[in-house]
Amino acid sequence: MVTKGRTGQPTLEEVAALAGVGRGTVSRVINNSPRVKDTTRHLVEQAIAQLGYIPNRAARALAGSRSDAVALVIPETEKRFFAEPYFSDIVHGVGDGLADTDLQLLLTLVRTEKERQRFLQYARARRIDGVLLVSLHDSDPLPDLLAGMEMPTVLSGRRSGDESVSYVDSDNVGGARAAVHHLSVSGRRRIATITGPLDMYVAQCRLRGYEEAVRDSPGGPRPAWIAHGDFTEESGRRAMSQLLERHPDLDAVFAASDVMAVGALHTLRAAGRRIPEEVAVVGFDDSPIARHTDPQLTSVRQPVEEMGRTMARVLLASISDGASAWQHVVLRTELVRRASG
Amino acid sequence: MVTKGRTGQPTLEEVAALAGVGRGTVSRVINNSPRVKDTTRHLVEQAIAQLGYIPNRAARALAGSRSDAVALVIPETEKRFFAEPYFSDIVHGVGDGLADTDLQLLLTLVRTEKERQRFLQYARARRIDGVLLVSLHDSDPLPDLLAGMEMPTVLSGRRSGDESVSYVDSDNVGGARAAVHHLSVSGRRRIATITGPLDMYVAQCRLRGYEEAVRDSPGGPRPAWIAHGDFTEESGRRAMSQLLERHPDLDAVFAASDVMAVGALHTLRAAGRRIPEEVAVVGFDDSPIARHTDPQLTSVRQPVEEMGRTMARVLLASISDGASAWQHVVLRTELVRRASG
DNA sequence: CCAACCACTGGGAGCGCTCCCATGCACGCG
DNA sequence: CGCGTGCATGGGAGCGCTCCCAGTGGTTGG
Repeated sequence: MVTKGRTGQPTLEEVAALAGVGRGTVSRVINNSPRVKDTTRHLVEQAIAQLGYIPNRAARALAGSRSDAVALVIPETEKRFFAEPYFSDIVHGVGDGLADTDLQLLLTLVRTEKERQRFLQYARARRIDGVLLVSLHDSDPLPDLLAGMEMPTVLSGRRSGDESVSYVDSDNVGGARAAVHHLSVSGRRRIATITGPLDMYVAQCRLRGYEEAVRDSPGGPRPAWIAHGDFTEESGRRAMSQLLERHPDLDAVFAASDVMAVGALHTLRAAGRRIPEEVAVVGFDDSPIARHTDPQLTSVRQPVEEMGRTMARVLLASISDGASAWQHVVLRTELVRRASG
Repeated sequence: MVTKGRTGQPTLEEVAALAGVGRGTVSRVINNSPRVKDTTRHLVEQAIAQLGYIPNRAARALAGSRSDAVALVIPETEKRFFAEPYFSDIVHGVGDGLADTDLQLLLTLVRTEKERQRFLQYARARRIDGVLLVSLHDSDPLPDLLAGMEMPTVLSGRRSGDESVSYVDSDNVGGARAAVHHLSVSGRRRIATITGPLDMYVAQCRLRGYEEAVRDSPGGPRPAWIAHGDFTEESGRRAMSQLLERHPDLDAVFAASDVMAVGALHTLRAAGRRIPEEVAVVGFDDSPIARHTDPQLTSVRQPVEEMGRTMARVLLASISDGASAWQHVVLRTELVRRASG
C-alpha cells in the first residue's frame, strides 16, 4: 500500500495557532477574501511562510466540493494529430495558461468507447472543474453531453455552426484564402486543392477558403478542382493522382495539411513534374516536416501554442463566471513562404 | 466561483443503506478487501451498480492520505523532444499502462527553476503518489531529491552509472552497434559519427555503441571519427562539415538522432556527395522525418510507446511495494533499413 | 446613554471517505 | 456447558479544509 499517515506537512490549524488567529481567518487569507484586516493578513502570511504551509488539495476539494483540476481530452481517433507537434504545442500552451492557477492539468486520452464512458463518469462526478477538447469530429456528442451537465468546456477547432459553446480556433478560412491568393498572384491559373475529411470543421473551413479565393481570384472566377483526402500522407498521394488524371494541366495545389502536401509532392515527382516550376504546392499547419521536404514547403502557420494558452484563459473565465456566456476566439494565421510555391 | 453543493452523486453512506450494510463493509468491497462474505459483496455490488456510485476521489485522498495521482514530469529544457513524436508516444504508453488503475496522470512541465521548485513542493506535500521522469540530463538533481523524500520514481533514459533508481530504457548501445555494424557489413570502411550532447546518457550510450562496433568491425579495428552535436539539425550540419573537412574520404555517417542526420544530409548534398552511393547515412529514433527525407533515412527504432507502458507498470509496482527494490528494464531496439544506407 | 450597525473574527458543522476498534456470532475444545 | 478463537461486520473518530453563523468590539446616531 501507499505510505500512510502524517506527511509532516503543516495544517491550517497549525498556521492559525502560530499566527494567533482562528482557522477561518487563515482560510480567508489563503482564499484572498477581502474581509481580513491588513495587519492580520500580514501576520498570517508570515506564519504561512515560516511553516512552509501548503494547503491540502484533497481537503480543499472535499470541503469546497470542487476538484481543482481540468481535463485536456484527446480523442485518439485522430492519430495524425500526434504525428505533428500540434499536440505538444497545445499542451505547452495550456500548461502555460494554467501556470499561475492552482488547477491541475489532467491528460485524458479517449481512445475507445469504454474510455469515453469513463471520462463522462468522471465529469459527472465533478472530479474536474472544466474540460478542454481538441481535435473533435463534427459528429462527436461530447460537447453536448458536457453542456448538459453544465461543465465548463472549451473546444479548439469548433464544429460547424455550433455557437453555443466556447471555442478557440485559428482562422482556417482566411489562411486557406491567403494561400490560394498567394498562388494566384504569383501567376498560377489552374489551382487544385486536396481537402481534409469533410466531417471535420477545419477541413470544411480550409475548403471554403480555397473556394472563396478561387472565386474571387484576379482575372475572374475559375473552376474549383477538388480532391478529397483524410489528412494522411497516403491520402495526399491518392488525391494528387486523381487530380493529375482529371486535370493534367494544373499548375498549383493547395493541400489542407502539410502531411498531405508531402504525399502530393511524392506523387508529383513520380509523375515527373518539377516543383515549383511546373506545379506549385502549398500546405497547411507549418509543421516541422515542411522544412524537411525538397523543396521546402510553403505553408500556413497557425499559432498552436497560443491557442492552448487562450483555451486555458477562456476556460478559467467560464469556470469562475459560471458559464454565463460563450466566448469565441479566432486567432490569425500566417502564410510562411518557402520554395515549393 | 465554482458550482457548490451536492452534485447529486450517491455516497458510500447511501450505498450502504440500500445494501442494508454498514459503511465499513461497502468500503471494504470497493477496496477489494478479502474480509467480506461473498453474499454480502454481491449485495453491495448490486447497490453500487443500481445507484451508479462513483467513489469521491477527494474524500478518498483525504481520508487515506494519498493522492491517487502520478506526475509525468517533462523538463522543458529539451524542446527537441517535442519536435519528435517521442513525447506523445510516451504519454500514450503511460496512459495505456495506467488505464485500468484509478491513478490520474498529471502533466507537469518543468521549464523554469520556479516551476521546478513548485513541483518539488507538490511532491513534498504528497500531492502525487509517484513520478515519471523523461528526458533527463545527467546533472539533474531531481531524481536524488525525489529519492530523498521517498517518492516512487521511474526514469526513462537513465543517467550514467546510477543504479539506485528505477528506470526504463531502450538499448541505445545495442542499437548504435547494430547501425554501425550494418554499415560495416555493407562494405563501408570509413564510418564517422555525430554524437548527441554527451551530458546525456543516451548520447553517451549511442557513442559507446558506435565505438564498440567500430572496434570490433570485420576486417579489424578502425579509427573512431567523432564529431559532436546537440541533437539539433543545425548541429548536425555543423558536425558534418567538420567531419568532411577532417576526413574527406569518409563513406558513412552514423548520427545519434534522425534530426541531426537530416542536417548531415543537407551538408552532404551541399558538398556534392551522393547518398547512399558515396556516403551512407544512418540515424537514430526512427522518427517520422526519417520517411520524409530524400533518400529515406535508415534509422534505429526504439519502442517509445512500449517504454511509456513499461514505465507505468514499474511505477505502479514500486508504489505498492513501498520502493523496496529498483527495477531496470531495457527494451530492444531495431534497425529500420531504408534508402540512405 | 443606549440601540443599531458595522467590519472583523472564531470556531462548529460538515464534506465522503478510510482506519480501526468494538461487537456479534458460530464454532470447537476442555 | 463454559470459554476462548476467529471471521464478518457496524460505526466512531478523524483526515484538513470551507462554509457560515454567532459573536466581539468599536462606531454612529437618536
